Amino acid sequence: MKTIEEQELLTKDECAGSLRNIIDALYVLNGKWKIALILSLIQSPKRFNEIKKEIDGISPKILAKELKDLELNDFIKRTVYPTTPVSIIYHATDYSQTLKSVIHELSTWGALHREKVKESMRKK
Amino acid sequence: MKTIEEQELLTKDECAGSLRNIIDALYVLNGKWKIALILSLIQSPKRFNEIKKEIDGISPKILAKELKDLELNDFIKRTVYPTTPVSIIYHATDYSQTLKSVIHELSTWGALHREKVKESMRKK
DNA sequence: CATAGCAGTTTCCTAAAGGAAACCAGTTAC
DNA sequence: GTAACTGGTTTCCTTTAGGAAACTGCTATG
Repeated sequence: MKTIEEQELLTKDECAGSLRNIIDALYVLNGKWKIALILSLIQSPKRFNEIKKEIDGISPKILAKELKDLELNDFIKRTVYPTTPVSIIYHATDYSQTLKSVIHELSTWGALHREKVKESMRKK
Repeated sequence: MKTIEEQELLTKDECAGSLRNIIDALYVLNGKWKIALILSLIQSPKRFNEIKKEIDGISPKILAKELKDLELNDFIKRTVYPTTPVSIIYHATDYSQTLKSVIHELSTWGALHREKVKESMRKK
């Protein structure tokens, strides 16, 4: 590595690094439902059918798959409470909390973008 | 009982708003290459084959498709300069710049996440 | 004239994402 | 007994994403 004048070389290296980071980030956050599910469970822990009701349009198959995936990646935890009958509660882990600023920026930008799309539709 | 359902629906405005925003944002940023391409063109304007060389592994078909898509959504501009032979330069628009904080947060989180994955692999 | 580069397009293909509907075992309320 | 709820699974299907390889028309260079 050439680390002689790193302050001046920021853009190029930063860019390559950012690119890797972003690809890695999107790899675990991809798909239509992941961020929505994390957001929902950050808001409050829920059971399977509660999530299904809240996240409009998700099928049980997809929900089960996504929950497994999120649990594998340590974003959520599935806990079985030995009530009769058992209650199964999904909740966001601390690690999910590290996504808050990403979610916030994405949400802010999403709002901006929607406004822009509306605007450009008005013009046409 | 089915009468409880209706009360539930009203209490989650914040979440629903964020959710919509995020879905809208991801709708235009989805796929394996979009953010990488925007980042590359924010760094500097480039021609087709320059991008192809920089973004490792992208095929010309996909690159052409993604560039069209990004242009439609006003993230980049395709300009033809009447040199001989013509030069075709793609560059990021001002609108791409509005994505900077999203890209920054995503990149920061991606780096954190990679560290975490390494960490958990060491433990196993 | 042959070769190489530019900016893609075309064809063919696989894999993954996502959805609809039915089904299941266990429990509980009527 | 039967209907409903819980937390899913299974099957079948369509759509989309993405990739490999070949090809195109054009121009410039040796």
